[in-house]
Amino acid sequence: MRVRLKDIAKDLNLSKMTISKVLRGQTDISDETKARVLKRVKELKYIPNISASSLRTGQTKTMGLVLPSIGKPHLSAIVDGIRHAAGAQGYGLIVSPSQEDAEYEQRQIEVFLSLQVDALLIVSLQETTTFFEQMQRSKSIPLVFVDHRPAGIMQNYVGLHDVEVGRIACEHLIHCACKRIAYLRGPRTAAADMRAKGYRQALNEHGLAVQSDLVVESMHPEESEYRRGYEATVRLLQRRGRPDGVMAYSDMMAVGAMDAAISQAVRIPEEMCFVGCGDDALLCSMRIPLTSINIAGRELGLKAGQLALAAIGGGNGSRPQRILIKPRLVRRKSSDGHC
Amino acid sequence: MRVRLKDIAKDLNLSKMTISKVLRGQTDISDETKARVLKRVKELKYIPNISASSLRTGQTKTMGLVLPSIGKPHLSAIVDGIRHAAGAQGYGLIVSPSQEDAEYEQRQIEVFLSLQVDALLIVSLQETTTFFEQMQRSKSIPLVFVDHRPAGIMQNYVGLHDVEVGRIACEHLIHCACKRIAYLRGPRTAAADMRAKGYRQALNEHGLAVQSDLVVESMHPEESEYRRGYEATVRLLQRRGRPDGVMAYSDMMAVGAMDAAISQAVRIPEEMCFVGCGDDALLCSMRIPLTSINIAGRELGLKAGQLALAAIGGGNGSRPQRILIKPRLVRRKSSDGHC
DNA sequence: ATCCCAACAGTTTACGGTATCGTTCAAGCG
DNA sequence: CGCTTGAACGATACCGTAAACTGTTGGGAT
Repeated sequence: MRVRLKDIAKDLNLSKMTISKVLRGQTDISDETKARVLKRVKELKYIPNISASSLRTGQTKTMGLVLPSIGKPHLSAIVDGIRHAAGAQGYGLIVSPSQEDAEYEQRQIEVFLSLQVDALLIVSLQETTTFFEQMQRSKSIPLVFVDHRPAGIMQNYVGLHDVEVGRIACEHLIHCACKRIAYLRGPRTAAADMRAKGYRQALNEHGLAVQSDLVVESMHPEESEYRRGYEATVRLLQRRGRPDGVMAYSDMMAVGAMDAAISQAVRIPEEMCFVGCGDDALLCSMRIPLTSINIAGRELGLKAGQLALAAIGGGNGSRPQRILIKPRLVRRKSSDGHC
Repeated sequence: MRVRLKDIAKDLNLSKMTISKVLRGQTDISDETKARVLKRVKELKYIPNISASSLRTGQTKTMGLVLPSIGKPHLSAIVDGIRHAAGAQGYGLIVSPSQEDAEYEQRQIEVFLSLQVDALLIVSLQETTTFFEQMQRSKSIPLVFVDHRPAGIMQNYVGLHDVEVGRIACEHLIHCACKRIAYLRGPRTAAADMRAKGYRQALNEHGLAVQSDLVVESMHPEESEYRRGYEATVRLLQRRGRPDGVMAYSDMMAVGAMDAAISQAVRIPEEMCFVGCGDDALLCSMRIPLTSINIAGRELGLKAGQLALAAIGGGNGSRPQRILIKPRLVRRKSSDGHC
């Protein structure tokens, strides 16, 4: 059987209340008793029972994070940030993958609610929002959306400044002397739209025309990102006016695009420049290191965690916010030909 | 405030005991009352408080999984398998990344213990085992090691049959008519040793000599796997007797190795065949699809989950086991030249 | 000497759910 | 008609912890 407060108390001839007080740092215990207790607690490897504590206090000092998959590298940094924010305040973090399944996502959220987590962070791919809206209204616990924002959710969101992503990528290509810049837009999401907006803004600001035929969408959404980038680029290269710069929605698409160009004997970066997004550590060490938009995932997670903690803390300066993280360009060989 | 049993009871003029019984499927409640309760429970969106339940029953119907990182794609399938096993028995699963940090790993385990999970599954990169041994001895809750096995831990382990991995990869290259087969061994782990063993076995069985200079270790362990595969292969190609087959510890190393060969104008698979390990979905769609050893991650997770559940269940046919999953070869272009 | 108040420790009660046993009441039986 | 029986539901105690309160010292101020 596990060690309980009572056991330690009996062992030291104290009441369990005294042990509890020591462990929670109450001040009305003599230093000597404190030391004795702490020593025995360590010896017996006492681990507090959060269930019991939570029952009494209504708090578990634990936050829950639901994310679509544990296989995505860029989520790792975000989780790290959240964990760091949580740890700094003595909070634990537990995670649950939803396997990109809406129904399962709901079940996981319920598991977390059953476990009485103090706040819920959600990276959701869902576009339907009724479930979340209900939760927000019921005000059971703070809800923070991370990285992805279901349509309709405007508050308690920490994500990427997608307009800036589009603008920075495009601006960089313009500085690389690219005149015809293509945008391989990814999924049909609000984020991709925002980036398209930044892309157009950058073109406009530099007096370049926006040519809608250079914004290409994938034909086969079920294909891998690599394939989709590859095929889209093959199509671009078959047309008359070849692009001389390509920005892709993701790194994987950019790599596919580069391989397509290489297969057509296009020289990179002399004839064509490429910019990805995500700054995936795996990909930057490939043959032609890819210029990419770095998403400060750790910072993103940190802010999200802090937002959640502030919301737990209550009203004191914690009204619903919307935080957008500014991206950062990382120059590599795929675009530094004519910079 | 959250809905409690008491609220539902008051609402229906019943005692909370009755509600509890209905929800746990006790039989001494009339069908009519049952229906009334269930209806109201759904309407009020009652979510049980596991904390309270666990306090009384000693169970949370929840398992905890600690893994080094959430960024590794191959862990995704494993988690999915565990979750499936858990779900089938009405168990929840919560996950926690340790960020490959031993100290943090311990803290996460303690968080799980505080939350009173019924079993703990661990994917640990740690080689030191004292902490785990202590836990196993103290017999607080079942402990199952998944995918990686800390040295010294022999029981309750579900992992990959690494000897088979080495053998199958090597045998395949032999069938591809390769005569000089190199093994790019990865980290200095027991797993890499086991694969080397399988590699030697396969060579012996087919009457090929084991040449120790064809088993190469990385010079720069801090580099990315891609780079390490690349550089190791460059070195191999500089020697007199070039290998005509290469098996790598991981897919990423294999891709690096292939790129090195390509950069030296070696034709793949005509002049040189490559086999990776992991069967990463991202990589199989690259220019030269990579033959790889598929690890049935989902099955692995499933077995691990079942093992944990059996251990929770108690003595009935659940003594400590050691389960090794057989790998499977997936042939692709990187090796099908002379098959 | 008396009172008061730190400083310290113990008691009581409550959290939300569940195991166990008890109660009620109508039906069935000899 | 008294008794048993059993279905349907309720009362109580308890799980491990914590808040709020109650005691018990002993020492300094009055």
